[in-house]
Amino acid sequence: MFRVIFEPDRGQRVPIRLWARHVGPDTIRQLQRLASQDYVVEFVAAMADAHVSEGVAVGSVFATEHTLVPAALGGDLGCGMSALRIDVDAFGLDRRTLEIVVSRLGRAIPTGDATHRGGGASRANLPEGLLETPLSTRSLEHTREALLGRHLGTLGGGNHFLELDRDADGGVWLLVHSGSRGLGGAIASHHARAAEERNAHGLAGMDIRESAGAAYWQDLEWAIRFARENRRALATRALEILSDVLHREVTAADTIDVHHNFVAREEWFGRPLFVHRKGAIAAPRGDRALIPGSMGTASYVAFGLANADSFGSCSHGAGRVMTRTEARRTIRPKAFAESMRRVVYPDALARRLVEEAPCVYRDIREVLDDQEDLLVRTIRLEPLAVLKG
DNA sequence: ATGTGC
Repeated sequence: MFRVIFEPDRGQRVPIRLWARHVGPDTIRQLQRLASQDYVVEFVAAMADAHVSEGVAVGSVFATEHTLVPAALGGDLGCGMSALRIDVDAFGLDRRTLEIVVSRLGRAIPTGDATHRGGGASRANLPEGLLETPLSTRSLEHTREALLGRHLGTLGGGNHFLELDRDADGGVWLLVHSGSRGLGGAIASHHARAAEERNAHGLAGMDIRESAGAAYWQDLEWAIRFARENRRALATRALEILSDVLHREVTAADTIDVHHNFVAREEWFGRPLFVHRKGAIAAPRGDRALIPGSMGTASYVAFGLANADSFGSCSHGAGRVMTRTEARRTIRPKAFAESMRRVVYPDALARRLVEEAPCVYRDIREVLDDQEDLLVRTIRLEPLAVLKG
């Protein structure tokens, strides 16, 4: 359930609904700033994993009638998660096999800044139409021409990852967290600049009925599509490697894919709205949602409840509780290894991986408890092996 | 998040 903050004397126009039990003062300030913009309607919702970010807090959901807000989405347009139920039995995956899989994935899939050294997909097998759909400027089309082949099929850095998980029945799942890479970033920054030029204040909006707003919508839709194709390319590559290691063709029986950095046209309270979600997912009724924990703790498949209280949204993950700097300073290598003892990961990267240690995230069960009115958990996924970006 | 950016 949520609690409400509404202080109109501080300029707030709509109430803030908070699903998180712990929220820092700087996160509240960001939510209040958002709730003071003239384009927001109904309310601003902060999901159970809300935390401070650049401009707008991660975990923010808000809606407008005809305004798009580039600065409210961040750079990684269309970032999200895929989960593929694959036809592999967890009992057949011993630790040694998982180590081979992780090492092969690490060599085959460009992670972090490896994109700069030449990347993922070859030009020949780009998905249909991805290069042909127009973008709003020649400059962006040039950037796409140069980067598309390089960026498709690359993982990226930070909290992006590939993971193998098992469910309670011994079924194995492939999880992918990635987005629209540098190309999405180029689109995002182009429109953030355009919005600022037209409107001096911080969280500048663009009207969809004007050309600049319509251009952003067109490019945003493309970036979101590209991000999904990128996750698909990563998953395809991972399945090829699994097939190779297991000496048989591994296929996906079932795929879930959710964005958590996007704008969607949806109808709420009897009117069409542009729902902005930054680090939040849509949880439509009966449809499956996907909520990762951390690389050492469980992730969950859930059913959305389409609760109008949050514009039918829920949290996109567990939410950080510790900064990367803090993690590097305070987490001892031994404690890190202990918290990851059940999961296979590239040992050589342990020093860098502490930034993503299980203890830098909130307990996913608590985060799910905080939003029981938004979703129903159905499948618990235990991590077996992880490759971080 | 980011071929990070003045």
